[in-house]
Amino acid sequence: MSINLNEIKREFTKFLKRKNMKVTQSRLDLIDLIADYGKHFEVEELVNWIAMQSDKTVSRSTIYRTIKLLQEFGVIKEVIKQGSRTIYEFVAGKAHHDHLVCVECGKIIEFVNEDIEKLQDEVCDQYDFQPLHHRLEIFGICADCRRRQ
Amino acid sequence: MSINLNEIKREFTKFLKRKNMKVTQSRLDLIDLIADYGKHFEVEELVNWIAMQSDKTVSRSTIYRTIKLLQEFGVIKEVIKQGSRTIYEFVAGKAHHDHLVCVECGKIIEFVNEDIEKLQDEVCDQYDFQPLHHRLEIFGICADCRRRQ
DNA sequence: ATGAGTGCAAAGTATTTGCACGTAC
DNA sequence: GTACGTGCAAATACTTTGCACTCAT
Repeated sequence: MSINLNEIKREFTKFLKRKNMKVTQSRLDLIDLIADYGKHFEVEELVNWIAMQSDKTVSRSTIYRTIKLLQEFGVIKEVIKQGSRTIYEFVAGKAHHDHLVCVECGKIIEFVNEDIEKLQDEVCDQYDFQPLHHRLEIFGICADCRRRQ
Repeated sequence: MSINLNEIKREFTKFLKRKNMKVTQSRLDLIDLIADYGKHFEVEELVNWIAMQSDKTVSRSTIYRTIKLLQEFGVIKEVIKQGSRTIYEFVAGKAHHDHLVCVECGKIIEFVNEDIEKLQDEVCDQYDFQPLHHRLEIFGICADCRRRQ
């Protein structure tokens, strides 16, 4: 998957200008860092990984602040909420999908199912409800973990 | 809906005995209290409501501890996770359902859709994934709030 | 130049836990 | 009687915020 990071940063720049916000190094760097990290992440995990990378630095506070902006901009989503954990995903250039979460090993499997999406829209119509976003998490045990048992 | 609370408490008693746990007043009272409360709840909300009720008392710690047991027993579910909020529901005697959550007013609309459930099972089969439970939250704006705007 | 952004440490939330006392068995 | 449960206050985990300094415009 070769999403164009420069393109995303260019659009994010426009987004920030539209909001009269500044285009800072940290904000642009974080896009690179999250894209480099390349998988679902929790904030703590990302903070540690960035510390090890050591070339670029973004503080925990800025990460929290910027993640909110990136969610509003639409390239990051809170995809799993489990107990006190929040797992984010960089979704730029990806089709909408939902997740299977293994409660044994934590593995996250993405799946796309247009029929489920369509049915959700029907439900919303039925209740005259305007959907903004949704999250479907299916918790269970993956094939590997079942085999292991 | 006239679910039989005594029946539930009787079953919960068996459940506790099976686990070699004690059948305490707090544990049984909490079932009554949550059923009396009669709607989706957050822990803080329940704590305050119980304090006002004043006839029965269950501490916050015990509520947290007992909610876990009741989830395992199957009569309570964590139905909405939004930011740092966790909203629980007493689901005893109710068919499985999912939720529409209004991001303006916080209203929660329950819906049942067997087709979505079926499709989820198909997805799980496809990935050889054994589902244990799931949560589908659709966030958006309800009819009332749209009219108000 | 100026105000918004950043990093830090402190403050907030939500939840969990250690411990002394109480209660189910 | 004994071990588990409870309530309290302290601890923890995650996230937000006040403030002094820095940087984008």
